[in-house]
Amino acid sequence: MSKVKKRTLINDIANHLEVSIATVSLVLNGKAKQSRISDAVAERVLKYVQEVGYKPNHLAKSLRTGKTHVIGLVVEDISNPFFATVAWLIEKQAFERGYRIIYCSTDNDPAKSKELISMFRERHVDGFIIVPSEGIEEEVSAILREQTPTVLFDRFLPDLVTNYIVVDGAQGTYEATLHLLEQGFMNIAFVTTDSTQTQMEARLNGYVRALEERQLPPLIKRVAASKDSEQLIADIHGFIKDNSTCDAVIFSTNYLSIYGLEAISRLQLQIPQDLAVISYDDHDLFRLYTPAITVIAQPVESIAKNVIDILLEQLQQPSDQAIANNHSVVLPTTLVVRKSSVRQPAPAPAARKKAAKKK
Amino acid sequence: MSKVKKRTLINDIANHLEVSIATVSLVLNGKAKQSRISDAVAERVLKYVQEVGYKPNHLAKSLRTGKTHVIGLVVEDISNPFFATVAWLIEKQAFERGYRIIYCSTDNDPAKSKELISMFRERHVDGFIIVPSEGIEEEVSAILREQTPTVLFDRFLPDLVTNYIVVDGAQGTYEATLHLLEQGFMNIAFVTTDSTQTQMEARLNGYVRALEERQLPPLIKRVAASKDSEQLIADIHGFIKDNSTCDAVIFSTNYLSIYGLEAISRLQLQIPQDLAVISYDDHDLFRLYTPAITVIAQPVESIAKNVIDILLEQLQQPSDQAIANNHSVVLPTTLVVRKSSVRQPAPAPAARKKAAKKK
DNA sequence: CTGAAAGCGCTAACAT
DNA sequence: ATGTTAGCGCTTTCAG
Repeated sequence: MSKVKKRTLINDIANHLEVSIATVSLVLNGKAKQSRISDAVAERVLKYVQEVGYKPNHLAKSLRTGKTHVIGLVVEDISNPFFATVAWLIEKQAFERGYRIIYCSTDNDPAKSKELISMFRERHVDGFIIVPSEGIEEEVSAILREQTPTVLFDRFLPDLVTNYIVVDGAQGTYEATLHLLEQGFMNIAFVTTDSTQTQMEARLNGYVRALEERQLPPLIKRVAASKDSEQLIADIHGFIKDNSTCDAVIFSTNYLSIYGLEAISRLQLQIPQDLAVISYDDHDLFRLYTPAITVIAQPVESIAKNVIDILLEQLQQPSDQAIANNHSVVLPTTLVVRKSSVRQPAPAPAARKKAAKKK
Repeated sequence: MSKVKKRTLINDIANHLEVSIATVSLVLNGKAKQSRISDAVAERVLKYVQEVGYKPNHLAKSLRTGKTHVIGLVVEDISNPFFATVAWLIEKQAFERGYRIIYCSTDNDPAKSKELISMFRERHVDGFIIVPSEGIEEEVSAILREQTPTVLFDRFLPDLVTNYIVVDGAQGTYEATLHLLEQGFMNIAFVTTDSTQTQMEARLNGYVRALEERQLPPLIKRVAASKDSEQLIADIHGFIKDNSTCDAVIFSTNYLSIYGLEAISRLQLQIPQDLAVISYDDHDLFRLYTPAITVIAQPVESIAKNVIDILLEQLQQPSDQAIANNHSVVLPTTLVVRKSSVRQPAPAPAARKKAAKKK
């Protein structure tokens, strides 16, 4: 009795096969050819390894090689479908190329971000993929200084020279605003958060630019980036109620839109008759909603592919050869026009409903 | 130049302080007292360690001690708010007690579950928390045989003696059904998936039992556990349309309810006037929806607490002392009554709206 | 009270 | 062509 759980070791393999442990290691690491190990031996090793289901001990291997084949993924909120999707795509591709992903959410909290980066460092991740919150320049500099390959996405840190993949949010909101204007909506509001991060500012700027070109005044609501959904709904509710001339609204991110839809519903406003709606970032719900919501869609597949390609490229690079060239990629958005932003064909044929609109 | 990234090692500490490396190690592991190391030395060590920000190499430590302080969490779908919440709570508590969580989603796919379990095993996790999909009895047996502490939750594997935390879903749906009957809804349908897992069967059984007691016939729709949301919506849409006498419906899980709400909305049915709705499992959306949706809420905090407490208890146990006693915990649900399941007070005072009801 | 030394399981340079 | 061996960084007896 006692512990019966003895794992098979490389030693056991070597002993059983009466070859040296180095031979086994070499074969297992695909270096049989270059070490001129006979095919016969190589085959015997492989066969026996297969037979007993031997798996090398990752810990020992990593300790020896200094490589863990693990990538740390630090996102804002893994339960947000945008991040969940990108993370899933990244994980899938990384897996195929022999890398594992461990992820964590920062909730956009700098302290938590720092803690997570430091935790991943302690765990010796080979590389980082980070959706940076504000104020973590120092930590990111530190990992860069250590030559750990790192890619940022969704936003970047303007003060730092790094790889990053972002989306041209300004262009996205610009197009969306033009689309609304073309549909005849003249009082377009923009609801965003109080964050000053690059991606949020860009989205706001695109909207402002479109209006400025037409010499129309912007109408901007910044809500606090709170976790309290009722509070957010109330905020948006108040804003819409106070601006009864407003006939269209663009939300700068998916969860704001969801709360916005709830606020609009509580105000008993009809979309798009009373208020047109466009959301930045797509979501299952926006497709399913009645009416379907027009969105500025981000190219999630492309984001994921770029992120992982760039990271793996640098991971494969011999570590002594400094990583001089940083990639910065800006991807385009796509305006997906659905019912929520399209003018209705005049008084609806089946005239019905409609109650308390603005007073 | 060249690699300047040298990390501080325990060696460096010992050298600098002119003490032995063992002393440093002992102090760092809180064994100063029991090894009768002078407080003076202990303090010097701690101070210097702090100063240079020394962090022991986890890999080396784990290789030596055989403990990684990592727990593998295998859930069905981390982007489902139920699992996301429980995972988050578990992570938080584990963190405080020095354990890290790595998680992965199985999508309820046995092959993927097996792969993940095996991956976690290779990574030498100290313990497992698993939401088991069907058909993974063998893999779970294997980790149990290796004496790796394991806790299942949400459902269990009837053929296996393990720790598990589940919820009394049968009681939950039973109460929900009675509530609907009391409200005067007489034709209550139950929409569930085609899964035969313990938790889904229990939820169905509670509903059936309640109706049987009143000698009412059950009306059950099983939809395929597909990923295609349009397909699911269409399925539910068809079911409701074909059963026009049905005046209430219980959905067996949160995402079914979401698709169900979409189907109901497309059918232009009013909740609860035309159709009352109850969802198993709460969700932000159900609170926010108009009307708010009645739910059978699961005690997420309690689930998380039980899971982690039991796991940590076994993790702390000296490994040679076999883990004889398995815990099985069954927690109660709570019926949270909201507008969607409450009879309206006769013709609504503010009479308005309402269009095409069933034809 | 402290230090020397033996590994944990594996890789890879160096012998043979 | 294959075997020997020195570590990777840490913990932990066991002798001083």
